[in-house]
Amino acid sequence: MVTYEDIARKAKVSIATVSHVINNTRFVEPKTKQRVIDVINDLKYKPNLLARSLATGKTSTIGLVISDITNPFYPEIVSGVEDASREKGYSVLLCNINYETKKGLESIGALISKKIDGIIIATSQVADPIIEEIIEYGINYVIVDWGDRDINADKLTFNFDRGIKEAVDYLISMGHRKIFFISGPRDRKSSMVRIKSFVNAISNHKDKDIYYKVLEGDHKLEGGYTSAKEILDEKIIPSAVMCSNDLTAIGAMESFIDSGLKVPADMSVIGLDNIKLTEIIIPHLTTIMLDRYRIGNVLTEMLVKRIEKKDIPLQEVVIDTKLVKRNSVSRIAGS
Amino acid sequence: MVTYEDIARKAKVSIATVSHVINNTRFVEPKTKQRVIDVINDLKYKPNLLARSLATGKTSTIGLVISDITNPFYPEIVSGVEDASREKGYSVLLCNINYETKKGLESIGALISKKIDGIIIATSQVADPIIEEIIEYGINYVIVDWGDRDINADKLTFNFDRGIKEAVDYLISMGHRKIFFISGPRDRKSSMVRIKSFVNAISNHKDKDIYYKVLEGDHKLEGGYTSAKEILDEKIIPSAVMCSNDLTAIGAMESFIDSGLKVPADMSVIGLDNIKLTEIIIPHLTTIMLDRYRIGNVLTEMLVKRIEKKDIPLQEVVIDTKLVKRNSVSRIAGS
DNA sequence: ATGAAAGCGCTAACAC
DNA sequence: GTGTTAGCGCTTTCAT
Repeated sequence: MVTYEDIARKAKVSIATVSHVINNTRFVEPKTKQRVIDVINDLKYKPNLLARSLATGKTSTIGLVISDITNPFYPEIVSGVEDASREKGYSVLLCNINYETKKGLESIGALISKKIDGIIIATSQVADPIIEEIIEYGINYVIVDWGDRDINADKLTFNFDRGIKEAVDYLISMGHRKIFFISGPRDRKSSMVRIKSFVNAISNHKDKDIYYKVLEGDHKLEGGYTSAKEILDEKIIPSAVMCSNDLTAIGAMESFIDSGLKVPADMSVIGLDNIKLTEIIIPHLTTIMLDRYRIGNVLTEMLVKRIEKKDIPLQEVVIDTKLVKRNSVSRIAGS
Repeated sequence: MVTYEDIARKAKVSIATVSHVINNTRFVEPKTKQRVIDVINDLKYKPNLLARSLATGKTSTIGLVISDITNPFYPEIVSGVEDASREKGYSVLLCNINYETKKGLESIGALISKKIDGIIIATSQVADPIIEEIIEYGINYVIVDWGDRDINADKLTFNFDRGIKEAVDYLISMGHRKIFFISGPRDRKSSMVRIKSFVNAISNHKDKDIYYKVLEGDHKLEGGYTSAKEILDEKIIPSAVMCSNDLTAIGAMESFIDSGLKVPADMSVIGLDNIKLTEIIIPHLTTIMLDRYRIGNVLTEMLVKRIEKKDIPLQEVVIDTKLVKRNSVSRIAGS
């Protein structure tokens, strides 16, 4: 391994000078500078960032904590974080905590010990102990607030109202009057937020005699599937079903199809998230877009700002949602 | 930040002793040891891995180079690598190089500078300069060999023969006699390997008068879609189509459906990879499984072995493939 | 315009 | 059984 010492010796300058030409941190006689640069190239020198970090207290590395990279929701976030990080000169240490607090705590511990400059918490559920740990060590962090916490930190939140309203308005404009909603687990505030947006959006149409109902799913395929079955057992069967996320919507769609219904002819379905899958399955799912690549980007930018200028005020970015029309909604005959 | 010095002072021992109780690296009087441990807990000491790494030359971090986390092929590999790494005490630095050699070279450079202990190269195409860079710096690495390189390194390879043979045999047993294959880009050896397996498998059935043909796709949805269209324009239309990967198969399925065929009633389709999507789309795709979580696991284990016992002989693990029967293949009437 | 040297937090050889 | 100290490769203050 070649070090400053090697360079210094060969270029006949001091170690300090080597450091300064590498970092451009004080004036160096052009001739000397060139000599040093030549030697550096000659020796194919690669800086030892460990040593640099130890000396400066900066690692140019951020930790990204997610629940499960295997969940189609996350890859694009990761991609957004990765790209933005690279651009800003940071690397990213990935932590899949898989919904396990213990694993999460360990991972966070490892991140802290590795002296990362900051952490992005993009999991859907982070146990409080994890946050406390981070705060206790005074690590810079940004967090995705799914509507379920009231934390005093740089955060990214969502405006579900807009997308959900667009979806409801769209269904109603297509003649739908019986609209059900399959939510996520009711014990999560993040689910409640979306339910509220749905109910609100419906209540804008009091004049139209809308019939609606909210069922509880689990934000997975299975929950969508079984909730859809339940829907078909209701006395009043809706003509459209909105879902709290795409996986639920896809599960519901499968269920309807298995029950012999045609989507969208007999039953319209709308999802939320706009995961890639929605463009692949047939029919292509109409859904509410959450721009996850952008989420990754924004999170990274917020974090980097926090890292590089400690004392800026608390940041909050709200990400808008909007309806993406595809093929899973049909017009009610005669409307 | 609390350091050995703080602990040493408070526990009234030397920093060497602190180090030794932390690392269990020489005998320490139980009483003294306990005192040190107490102080450590008291102060909520967290080791500074930067300093440790600088001193030991080991970072317990590995780099994972992939093409694109957004490609449904990769998340499970990442997950496998992550889990195995955590278990072995390593963290993983993720590098999405997005098929760009330049980006890849930069990322590798960053990894080297960060003094990672080893690199897993799991991209489908790595430009040679990247490999050369790694070799030049003497970094430990393992690589996925898609059949397109003849490299002298720890590597993971695949036995496509087995899965593809199972698929062909299965189709033939279901009465299919006209079977087409949509390959990946023909200029990639990795595509040719699979074509060869297909042709081989077919040639085991010389007695049965099989008609087959190989078309070129691009390993993406689009290629599958257009190739399928071309197939329907052929003079002799097959009853089954095998594809070089799942995305191609799904594209082909969509294409057939758009053309008014029923899958599998009118056309059977088999994919390869077994990405999650295959269980979600309707019909569920019969496919050849590549166990990607396991791939991630195995890669990590190989790398860690290499890191921890430098001078073991070259390792090669071959991953088997096998047919997973789902709903996209039907029996030919009267067979 | 450049050099010498202390120090970042830790490990490990050497000494007692 | 424990302490002292010289590094690991870099940054940065203080001199000159």
